Amino acid sequence: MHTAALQPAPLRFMTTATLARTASTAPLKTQCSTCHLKDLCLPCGLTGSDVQRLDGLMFARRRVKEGDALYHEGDKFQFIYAVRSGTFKSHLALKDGREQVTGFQMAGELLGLDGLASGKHASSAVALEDAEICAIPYAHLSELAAGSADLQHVISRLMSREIVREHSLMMLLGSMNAEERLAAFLLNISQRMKARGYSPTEFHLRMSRAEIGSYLGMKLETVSRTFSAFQAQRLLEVDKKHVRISNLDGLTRAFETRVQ
Amino acid sequence: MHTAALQPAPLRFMTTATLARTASTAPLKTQCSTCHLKDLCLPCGLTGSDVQRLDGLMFARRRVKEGDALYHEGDKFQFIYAVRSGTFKSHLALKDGREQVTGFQMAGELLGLDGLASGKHASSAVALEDAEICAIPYAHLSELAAGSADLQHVISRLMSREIVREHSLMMLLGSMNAEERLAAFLLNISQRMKARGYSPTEFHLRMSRAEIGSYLGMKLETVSRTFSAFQAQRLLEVDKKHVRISNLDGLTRAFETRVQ
DNA sequence: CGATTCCTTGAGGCATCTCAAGGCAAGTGG
DNA sequence: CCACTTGCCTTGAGATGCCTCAAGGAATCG
Repeated sequence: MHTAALQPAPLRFMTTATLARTASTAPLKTQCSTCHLKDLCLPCGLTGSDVQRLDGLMFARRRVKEGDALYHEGDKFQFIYAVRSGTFKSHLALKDGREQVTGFQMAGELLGLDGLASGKHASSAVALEDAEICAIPYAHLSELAAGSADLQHVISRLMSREIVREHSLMMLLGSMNAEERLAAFLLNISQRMKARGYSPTEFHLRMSRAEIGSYLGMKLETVSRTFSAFQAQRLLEVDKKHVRISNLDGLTRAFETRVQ
Repeated sequence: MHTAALQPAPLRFMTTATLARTASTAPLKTQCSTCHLKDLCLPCGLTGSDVQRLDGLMFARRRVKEGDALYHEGDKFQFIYAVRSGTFKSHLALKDGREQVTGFQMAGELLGLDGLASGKHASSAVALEDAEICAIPYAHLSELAAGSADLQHVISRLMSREIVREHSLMMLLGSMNAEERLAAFLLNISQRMKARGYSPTEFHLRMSRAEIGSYLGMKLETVSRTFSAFQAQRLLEVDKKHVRISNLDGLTRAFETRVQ
């Protein structure tokens, strides 16, 4: 019912038949300067001349079908990916099958920065719905950054942002209870929806209860019960994956129960 | 008794009186090329010519006394810090007083990379024992990196490494039980001691039970009980902060109970 | 030598997990 | 079009791992 709320207007430059999902290079290339995500994505904060230089790279665009992986843990690191549309989850696997979701990525967000450390991706990225990404060849980007202190700084800042994001997730996992965790999660989604021009109070979650649970360090049953508890408290209305926040302040207070 | 094991040979280039703790610049400067930590620290992976260029920056050295902060959450970001000796903890505070320790840093490790995102430090760093650091002015480093793709790459790799480190901490906080968490923590310390040329099986912890607990997302009593449980299982011997791992394989198995 | 800090251990409580059952929606094959 | 499967979500009931509260010991410090 509200699926449109989560996703930017679909891009129809190519037909589904054009491109096999495994293709590493897409027939169509993309320029940052004309991209509708330029204020959220890589070029954010760059001046006109630097964006023009980015355009020189002409990033390959690629479709990823729901359930397919953009890359797997251990894959050779070659690209950084920018989400154009759709939602991804990043996750690590333990040998016994346990998995930890380390993040959810929406349009304009970057994927794959963890691969730089060792030259291999440290996590896997899977599309939670049909998606489209820009594949940014790291070697080229790096070359380009050598000539621009600004671009260099933007890249560093994006990596630092990832570090800060993980800090708060650690705070969440380390010292919050179930209600605080879910409230923090929903408020975060809400903010990111708002930044993308969608309603911050009504949206469609693309991830399952189990994925939310893994991300928040709780079992799927607890996620479900906590949703029900919020609903009973009249903080929100849930119907499966559709969420409407009816009391944003109340939810913020639930998040700050102990944070104050 | 084994305090020496954790700390590199003390550096005695200046007396304690030389330098007030709050001084932001130290009278003595340091060069990477002659530093005994060059294989662990910033210059790791750089060629001779790049290291020589780093030398041009002449990093200010600074002492930090036990319990003193190197920087606080919210401080303006100007420097990246390299630990020369001693141990630090990084932590965030919640308004209600809860704190989350986000990491412990040993000689050769970097501090402050989280400040790049917003220009303000997102966490505080406190010395767990008298320590010495190099203050690396980010603006200068950044300038220097503009002329060297290699240096740039090294910085990016260090940031990526931080991201990967936090990934595994998330795994730990999100899906491991108390024994697995403490085992993972001790094995990590063990490896870092080994990398610094110290015994990987016998060392002195610089952090309190409460700090370990915050880092691992458990209460200090649980940390203490888990230490006692490991001791009962003959995996290690603990006496307050002194730890001797008597069965490294067994401890590894405790870590992999479910990881396999 | 009292004050303080940190660690250990015990006992009981509780938040979350585990196990289990059932509902709903979408997909599939006859 | 219907029976069946499958995946996902919800809810209940009981189990349990960790937390909370409390007391006491050991080391450090002024």
